[in-house]
Amino acid sequence: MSIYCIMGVMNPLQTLDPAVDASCCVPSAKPALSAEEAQQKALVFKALADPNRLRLLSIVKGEEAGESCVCDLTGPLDLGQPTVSHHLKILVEAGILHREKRGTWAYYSLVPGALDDVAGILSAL
Amino acid sequence: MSIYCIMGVMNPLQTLDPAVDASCCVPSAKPALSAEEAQQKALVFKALADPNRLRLLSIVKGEEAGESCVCDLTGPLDLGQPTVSHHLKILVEAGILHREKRGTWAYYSLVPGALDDVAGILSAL
DNA sequence: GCAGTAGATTGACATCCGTCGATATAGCCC
DNA sequence: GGGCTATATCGACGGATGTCAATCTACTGC
Repeated sequence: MSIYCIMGVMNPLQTLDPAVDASCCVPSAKPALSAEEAQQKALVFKALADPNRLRLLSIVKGEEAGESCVCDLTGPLDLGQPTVSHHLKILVEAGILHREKRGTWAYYSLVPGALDDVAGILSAL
Repeated sequence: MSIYCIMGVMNPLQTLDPAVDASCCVPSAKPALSAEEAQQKALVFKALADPNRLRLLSIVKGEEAGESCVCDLTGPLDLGQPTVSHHLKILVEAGILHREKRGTWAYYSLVPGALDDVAGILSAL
């Protein structure tokens, strides 16, 4: 935790407090996953576990400029603007998307390496 | 689909019916993700979006024999046997775990390459 | 067959989550 | 300032999801 809570947002993609890993010195075969680690990692997958959020990611990723504003995202999905905003918030809180407000518009872009980090979680299970 | 439905189980990790991809011949920049594709891919992440299921995977993966029986899984988690059975079923239906019954016991093992396939979904978003 | 055991299934319940309409906030332009 | 637009937040509602106790199924061994 520590500094990652300053923004009032807990970012699941940040590495866990090393203290929980203090059961080190084990050959590496057994630690399994503590309840806390599991809950933390599950947050990222929860963010990915919705069809509409996957589509949002797909659209943002496919955008040549690397970013999309909300107005470009409400169209393709059959969802209202508040719902899209809600999904985007979840993706931002999961550390997958980055939000930048310029003037009246909000632009969303993929956090570099975020999806790779998720893949890393899988291989490190 | 085809043979994968013989068991009465739809395996989300199998590639989608190519028909949905028939909007080919697009340079490759735009297809985004159709609603059907998104729903299909979300199933796998739904299966991973629970702390206890992540712990189950972690335990099975860490087992030297490559498989665990249910009795080895109910202990570490603070869950009743029916609940563990329920979670295991979800992981099997997602194509991540394989179930083999030998005698009275049921052994669960990772489907080879399943987690890599999930990583592939991410990079192909 | 009978008792015992491992595991799956069912049904109920509480909680979580996706969605919407309504409203609030914030920036632009006249 | 006042109207306008883009986006976020709130409150409510219905459906999905995790959990458990109780029950069922299938195998083992006597």
